[in-house]
Amino acid sequence: MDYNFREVEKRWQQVWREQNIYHVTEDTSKPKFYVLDMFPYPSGAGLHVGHPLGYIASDIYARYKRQQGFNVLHPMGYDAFGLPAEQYAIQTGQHPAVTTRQNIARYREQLDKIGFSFDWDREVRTADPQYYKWTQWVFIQLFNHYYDQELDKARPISELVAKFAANGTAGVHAAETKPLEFTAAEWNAMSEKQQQETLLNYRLAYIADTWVNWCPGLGTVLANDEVVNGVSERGGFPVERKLMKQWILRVSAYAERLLKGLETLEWSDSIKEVQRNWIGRSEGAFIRFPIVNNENTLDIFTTRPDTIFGVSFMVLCPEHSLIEQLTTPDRKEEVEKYVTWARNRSETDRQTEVRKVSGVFTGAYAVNPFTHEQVPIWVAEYVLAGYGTGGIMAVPAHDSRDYAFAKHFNLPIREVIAGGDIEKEAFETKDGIVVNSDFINGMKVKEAGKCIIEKVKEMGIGYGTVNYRLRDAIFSRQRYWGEPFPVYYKDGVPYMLPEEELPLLLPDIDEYKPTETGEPPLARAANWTYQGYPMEYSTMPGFAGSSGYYLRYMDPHNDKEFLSKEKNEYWQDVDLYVGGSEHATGHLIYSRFWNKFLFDLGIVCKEEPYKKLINQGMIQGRTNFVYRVNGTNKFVSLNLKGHYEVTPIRVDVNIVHNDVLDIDAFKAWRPEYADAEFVLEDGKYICGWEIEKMSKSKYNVQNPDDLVEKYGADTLRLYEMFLGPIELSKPWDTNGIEGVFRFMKKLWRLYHDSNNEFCVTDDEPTREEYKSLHKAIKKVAEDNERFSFNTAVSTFMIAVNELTDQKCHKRKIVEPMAILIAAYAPHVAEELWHLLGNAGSVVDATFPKFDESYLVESSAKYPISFNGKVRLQRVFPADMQPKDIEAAIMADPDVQKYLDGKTPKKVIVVPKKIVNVVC
RNA sequence: GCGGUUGUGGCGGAAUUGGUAGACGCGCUAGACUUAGGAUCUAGUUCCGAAAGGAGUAGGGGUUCGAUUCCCCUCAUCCGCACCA
Repeated sequence: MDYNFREVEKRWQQVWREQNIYHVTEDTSKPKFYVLDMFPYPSGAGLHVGHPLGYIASDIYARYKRQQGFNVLHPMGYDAFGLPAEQYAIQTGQHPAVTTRQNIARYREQLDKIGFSFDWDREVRTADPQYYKWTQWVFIQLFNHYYDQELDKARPISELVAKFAANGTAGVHAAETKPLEFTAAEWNAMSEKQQQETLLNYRLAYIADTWVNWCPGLGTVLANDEVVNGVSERGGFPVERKLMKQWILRVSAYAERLLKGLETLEWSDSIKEVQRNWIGRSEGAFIRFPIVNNENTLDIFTTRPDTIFGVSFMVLCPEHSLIEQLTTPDRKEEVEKYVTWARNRSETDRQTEVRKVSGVFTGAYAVNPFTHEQVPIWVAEYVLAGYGTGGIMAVPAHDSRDYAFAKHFNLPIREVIAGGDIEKEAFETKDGIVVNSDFINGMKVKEAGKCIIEKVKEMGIGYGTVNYRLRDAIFSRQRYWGEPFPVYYKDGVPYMLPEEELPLLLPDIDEYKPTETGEPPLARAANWTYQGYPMEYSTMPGFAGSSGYYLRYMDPHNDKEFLSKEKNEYWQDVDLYVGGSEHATGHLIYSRFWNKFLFDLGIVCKEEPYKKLINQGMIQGRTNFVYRVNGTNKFVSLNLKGHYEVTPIRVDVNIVHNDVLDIDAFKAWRPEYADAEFVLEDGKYICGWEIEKMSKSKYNVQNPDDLVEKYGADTLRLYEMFLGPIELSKPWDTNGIEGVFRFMKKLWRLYHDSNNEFCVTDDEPTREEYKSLHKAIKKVAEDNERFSFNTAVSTFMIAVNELTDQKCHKRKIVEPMAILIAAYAPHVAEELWHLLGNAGSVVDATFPKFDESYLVESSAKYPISFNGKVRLQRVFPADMQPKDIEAAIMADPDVQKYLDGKTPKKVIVVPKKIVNVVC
């Protein structure tokens, strides 16, 4: 074997490690560039070929930027807290820290084999106390701040306390859980406990009773983005709704800034759109409806104030606090039954029966402030507690949900926008003319809406407002393996531990389950108190540790502060962030929120954390199938299966080559196939195939370790890039890797003779050889800039093919080629660099300069088309002017023949491309 | 239902601002060297056709001298959201 990748890769990986070659420090003489991967959760299964895809891409880009003279920060770490390790702990009693450490060691081993340029001195692990100290610290800051809507930023809660003491709530515009009003005198008269409880209404981290997604299977609550199709994202357990006291982050205070900030980011449109939808901004009106024989008002949010004359009933969500006092005695039993039923329904049931109409009449009536008409108040599941006020005005004529409800319960449907057929369906269009609506008749929808908002303001019963779908994030998890809250309770209200007490270490406990009384696992810890006061039993969710990790990489060993000012000012923000799009509504929102908050505090200098985002696609598996004839142990080849009744069976991809089954391996694979019989075609057994998710149970998993062992890390890196555009999902096809491997061998042979001796001459390269080189430099630079790594790999192949044809082994070509390929295949590039007698590492080499003069052609070939159809080709000097080309072509006898004496209408000359003669 | 992505040979894909569609790789065919080949090398490989030639980038229409590329409609695909008032 001439290209001994095992030896080459092992040698250089060792040198890199020993010389700590990828370590970076702040260097003000160079511009900085920050390339970040989403750090992995180290699962027990290890990596499959899909995981490194993004890491390889970011590594290539990081190396490329370094070659361009940037000081590149390229760190890696682990998102180490999480459910799987804890579930494992519950089953085995093994401390999650132990399993996590083992998994991390395995990940590290696998990552090291691929030759990444990570600066491991900066590694962070979210489960390390030195790291989570700062997660706890940020939480304390969130607790100690509120959101000032006039300054549009977070401010210390002490400022709010001063305002309350001076003027009460007058003049305060703060993000709040529910609207409160009190005077300075009332505030000052409050007890400490009352004041603390009041402040929770404003703090950016607060504790409150809230309806949560409770997952009994995991014994914890989950955030909205952790619930997928009504079941938990991790483990797939059913989720119910439950009213619980929880820590919550006031993410909603930042809704507008999170939305606006998207415009400044170089992210894909699709992921920005997902975030826009998740934030869900809608403009409308808040309106108070009086209630008959009741002091309270029924408050609603609507995006269609223009339809207020069409209101024929009101609806409350089953969780609404007014239900109890509104319900008339005769309706009480029925309402209670409905409310209990609706509140206890699981998320899955709710979602699968979305279109099923249900509801109950409370017996109470509200008054339409414009028509003075009394309209019935209903309770129905289709109104959600978490959005707006939890109550709506129903306009069945112009809202399909209200329409379905009205039809079902036979409630009146009144048309107020002309143009639809309300006998058939709701007319929801937002442009139309208002009818049956008193003073807004004849107006357009938009205009009428504005008019109603003005009017309700005048009447003192409402105002125009903006509502967001984005909810505050529930921040408690009733689990063990997470950051403990630095919180203790005095008189039932929460207080923060002094910052000097951080990190608050996760205590050891005997079992990782909830207590018998249903308390979270931390309740098992001995002396879980602070100065005799009980401490919080919940821990923080997964996104706590991952929300600010990119900042900690800038200054990972600082134990005095979260992040020093100078380090942050040097590294600023992430220039390129690479990771999966599945984090669009979780991590990527929370992280932006976290960063904006720290920006408000002056701790970070950039408002947005991730300037450019690349979402790598998934690598799917390619599953192979064999076809067993039903009721027999006989297997029939793909193209003959039509003649039999067969059952497709998945077969291990490792015993199939180019869809041809290795029959002996198959017989040995499972005892039941030992005496299998086969119906072959052309003497071979051809397997069928399908593209599926890569998973163990489908026998289609490709392990990167095996591939590195068989082909080497450089080949794996090149092939993963070669598969296709980084952002697209694409199937893994192991056969294709042979092509890249062939290329590597060819590259090696280009500079080694038949005795495997390095042979490179100092001869001056020919013009043609320079041309091959500079073509490659130009193309690879362009491809790198636009993250088109697959085409860059093709470019290498073309260049090596051309140079092989020219039998070129000249130093002046080999050396730049080695630098060019160093970002993609660092080991072989390093080897070449040293064989050429260079000192240091190819890592510090400068990306070769491209010289245009080698690409200038002396002549250009022009296809000549007549009415768009190419008929002739002519060659002209490359610098010939279009006008002269036109004249030369018109004088050409063959062209004259085509024109047959006629004068062309138009002649279009596209320099160096084409000449189009329009007849 | 709403929003977004993608659609090119047997397969993965290329064509960067509209300019000779199918680069590069896999697979396949033939040949060379070989005891052998899942090694290496050479040639061929979009489809129809013996050829000349014709058709062709999911389908239909449009703009243009010229469209894979721009615009409109339809279909398929994958993803996200989903009673958000």
